[in-house]
Amino acid sequence: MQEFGSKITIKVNEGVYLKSPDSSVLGGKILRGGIDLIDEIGFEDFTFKKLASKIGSTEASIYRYFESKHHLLVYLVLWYWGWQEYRLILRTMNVEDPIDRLKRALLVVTEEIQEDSTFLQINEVKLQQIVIAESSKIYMNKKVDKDNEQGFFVQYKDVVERISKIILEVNTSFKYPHMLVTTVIEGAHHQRFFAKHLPKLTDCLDGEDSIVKFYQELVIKEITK
Amino acid sequence: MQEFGSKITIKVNEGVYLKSPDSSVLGGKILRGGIDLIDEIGFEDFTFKKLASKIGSTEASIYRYFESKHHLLVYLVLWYWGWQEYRLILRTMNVEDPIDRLKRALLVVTEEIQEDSTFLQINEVKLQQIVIAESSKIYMNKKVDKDNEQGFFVQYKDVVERISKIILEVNTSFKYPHMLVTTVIEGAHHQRFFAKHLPKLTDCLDGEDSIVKFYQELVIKEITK
DNA sequence: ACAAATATAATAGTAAAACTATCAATTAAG
DNA sequence: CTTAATTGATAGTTTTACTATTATATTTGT
Repeated sequence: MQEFGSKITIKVNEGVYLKSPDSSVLGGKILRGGIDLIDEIGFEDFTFKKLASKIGSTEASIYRYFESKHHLLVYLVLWYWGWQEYRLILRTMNVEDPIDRLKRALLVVTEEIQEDSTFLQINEVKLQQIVIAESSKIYMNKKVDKDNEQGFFVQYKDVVERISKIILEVNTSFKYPHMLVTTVIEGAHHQRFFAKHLPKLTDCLDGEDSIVKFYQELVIKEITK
Repeated sequence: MQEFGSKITIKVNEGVYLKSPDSSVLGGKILRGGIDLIDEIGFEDFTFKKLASKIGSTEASIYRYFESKHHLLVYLVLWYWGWQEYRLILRTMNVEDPIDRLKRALLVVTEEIQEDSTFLQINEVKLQQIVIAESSKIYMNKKVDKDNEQGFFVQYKDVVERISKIILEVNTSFKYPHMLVTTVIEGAHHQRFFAKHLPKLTDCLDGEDSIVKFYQELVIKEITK
């Protein structure tokens, strides 16, 4: 995807940020440093004070970009799903066979990100780690309905909708496409986390990527048999 | 299950609590009040100070039972999985046909809890809401490996192992039983949450319990076709 | 090139959260 | 009925999550 690298940017909804971190040097440092620090110490221990000292700025300056650390996390997760939709489009483009399209789409959302290259401010490998470990915190709370109204989850919904449509291409009468897609996406995240920390909750077979294989097979069986 | 109600207690590992909340009136108030309050205001806004004032006690007294609010949540979630294992045993008891056993087991972990009756201190309906909305917070953090060493997740692992074994009864050569079980359990929780707050991420069909149906069908297809 | 606008840094301060410590008053146990 | 354990009342500490103010850079328009 490097050929687009410098020309494409992923847009995140206004309302998530106070001032766009795309627009300045400090904004870029907040994103890069934020990703590094959240990945390193986890979201609970992460504070704007620590981030400020890491990037050589101040708490107050960071607060001009994001209302709270929650908003920064929302920004990062939204960016991730915006990026995933872009990958989804590229990787299913011109693929005619619906089953092939579906398998490719599932690969995009279940595979482990290996290289960080495409976008300047964002280390995609670390960002995926963050999404896996922290993203449920953006909606598993009492502010979810308010945040939803403000469009904080549209990118995620769009990805789910896009894959759901491919599922319906394969099986027009399948009743639970969204349920199946979110089961797969959230499931794949969980399995990657469990494989590292709670291996008894998963089945790690070495060599192949068993997570991708498992979910591809699961979906195909569910909708074609 | 009422017939056992007063005689059975669910045991939670030492190390989760400083003093067992089973052992005293205050302990009971902490559990009951804790469940009510976490369910009401969510885990992020929940504090021992608020709980103390709700149950007419003090912060310091609650800290004698639990090191932190994190430990109280761990206690509740562990209790829940201990209780689920107990339900699993009862509901699959004397059922000979493996597929029937499997379907019953899946029903236990995917159905919505409707009545609160069995255990004195615990409102199981509210507790399930808490497990759905908050339980990922007990392992999705940087302390997970330390907590795992201390046995904070054994009850959950036991439930997963028990259902995995039933899956292997149905299909001896199935390679991913744990992966499938955790996909179903976490998936069912997510779907119930999405149905309430982010309906575009699921498919709510009224009338029947589509979540139970969906996951039962998914598992049977996956391991028998 | 220079004024005006804007962005950032430095500093200070507040309210609440997440504990810890102390000691007196209850309550329970032998 | 004495002693030990439990709870309540109070107070204090550190950290987090902000907000406010002013000074100093840096950009931008002309």
